[in-house]
Amino acid sequence: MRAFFLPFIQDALHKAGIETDKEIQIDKPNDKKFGDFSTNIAFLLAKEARKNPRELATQLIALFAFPEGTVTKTEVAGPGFINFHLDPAFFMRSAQEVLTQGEKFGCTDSGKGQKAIVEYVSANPTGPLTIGRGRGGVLGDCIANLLETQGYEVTREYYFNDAGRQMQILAESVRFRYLEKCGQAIEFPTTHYQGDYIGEIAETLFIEHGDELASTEELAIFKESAEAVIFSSIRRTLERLSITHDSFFNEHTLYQSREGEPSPNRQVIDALDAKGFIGNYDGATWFMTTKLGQEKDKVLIKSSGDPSYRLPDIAYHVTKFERGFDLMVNVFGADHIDEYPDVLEALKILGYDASKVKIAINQFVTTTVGGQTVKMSTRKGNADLLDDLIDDVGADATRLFFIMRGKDSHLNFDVELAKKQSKDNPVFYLQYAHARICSLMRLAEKEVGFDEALASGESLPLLDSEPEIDLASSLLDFPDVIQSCLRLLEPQKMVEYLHTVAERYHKFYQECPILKADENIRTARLELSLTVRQVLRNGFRILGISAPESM
RNA sequence: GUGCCCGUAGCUCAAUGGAUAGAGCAUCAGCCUUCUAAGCUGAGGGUUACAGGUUCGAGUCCUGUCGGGCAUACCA
Repeated sequence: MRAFFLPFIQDALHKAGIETDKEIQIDKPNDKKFGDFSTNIAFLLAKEARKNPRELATQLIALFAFPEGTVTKTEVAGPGFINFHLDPAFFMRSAQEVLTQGEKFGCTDSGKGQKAIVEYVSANPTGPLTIGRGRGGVLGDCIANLLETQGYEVTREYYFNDAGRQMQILAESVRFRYLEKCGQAIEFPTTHYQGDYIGEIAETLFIEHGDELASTEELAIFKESAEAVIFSSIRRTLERLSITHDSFFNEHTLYQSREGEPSPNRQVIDALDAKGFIGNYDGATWFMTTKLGQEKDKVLIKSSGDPSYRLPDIAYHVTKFERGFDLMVNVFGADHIDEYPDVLEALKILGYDASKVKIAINQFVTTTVGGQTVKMSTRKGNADLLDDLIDDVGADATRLFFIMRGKDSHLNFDVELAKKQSKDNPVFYLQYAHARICSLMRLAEKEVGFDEALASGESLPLLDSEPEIDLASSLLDFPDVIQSCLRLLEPQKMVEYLHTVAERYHKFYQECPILKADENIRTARLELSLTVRQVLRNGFRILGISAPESM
């Protein structure tokens, strides 16, 4: 609907001789007496037009040239708002679009021809996925879905490292547990991975090999089997949540030179050096961030000769630019918050357009069981597992709860609420609306021979009651909501929006008889129901939750 | 100490610098001989942590204070 107003507003500004590159805001007032839509351009442009806002607004409303049957009234209100009142029939005619466009409703081609990469999860294979990781995973998946609706060619990538120090510790952890199985008395180090899964991997090795590995100092087999088991467990968990990746990028490849070229890591060092941002002291190689006003330089290559994580991080992002992505979204948890400014600074120094990189940081998750808060912790054996949560509340609830709060807010995951089968539980509330429509359609086909495949939406303009207009009006917001989610990298807006749609449908259903109405109205109300179902489906698809036909 | 996030109804959370700060839960009062009551309607509930500032207008932006979280490694 916002797209409808823009050209008319621009046209009026043009006639008034006002040129501006300021963004034109079109709002939905929360009070109906202020119309269906409003704009504040008179405030924004008053200064350059050398008029007071009310005066400018009055001038502008005389210049709007809306077609017949769309805007019925335009008025100046308060200190200078311009309010638009729409013809109810216009909502209904517009709602036909939803049926015509079907699953394309809400899509645009604004990202067509552009390549986007969304990086998410990116957990190293040192243990099963924790609940905290799940939030970022769902967030990333939804952002990727959103980008796809705009025509971007999206790559979903998982960045991992199976070669570093943590993997070494993992291998040693498995070996210690294995030696225990072999009957040796081991004092298991507190620095190592405590989780039960270590013992299970060791058990498998013991069953397969007996104690023949006990004498070897070689860690490779412990590492490889641990990695294989853990990675497949991670992927299985993600699959349960419909989180997928197109590409798994191994950090280790950044250490390797190929075709006579230095390794990507080396190239980053050399390029930064050429720009004068590399220092060598204390036996290490430093990224001289002090030159950028930071308090300390950052180590890129440790005195041991190994790169610190920052160097491959930078090199990794360079590969994203080299691979030709126009938009790069990184999703990670708040514990990595210190990591990205250095990466962005380095990219800028190397001459890349860092504004193409967007960061979505999600805050942590706590779970509440019976009113008791349990804080999640990582790198300890007691971290709560994502798999257990999915077992407990199901995939749909897990996904929806992860994104129904703003990513910047700490998430309080109420496990008991997620299991509840009533309107208190937002998952059920949304899905019930969909199932209710499906049930209605089955009945309509049986009792009055309604064929939904033939529904064109042509009868919709017959509807004019308040619940019907409100419903149609909210359906038309869907494309705007997608844009808003993308601008903020925040799928939460979609959850709230769908809740409103479901709420208005339930109200309509309560107040307007459908199958009992006269034939014309009946058809129109069935068509409206189909329209709602389409929007719910399109929204569910972005959020990655299922659309049950009956409950 | 420093950096980032958060502080809004009893609880969980909304509100691209816009008009009287909104939902849901919980509480209270109503609606099923009628298409799914897994639903709907209504009521009460607020000094937006605190103090200043910026402007036509501040929950939102700036400064400071208080409280909570995360990070402050030659770990990732």
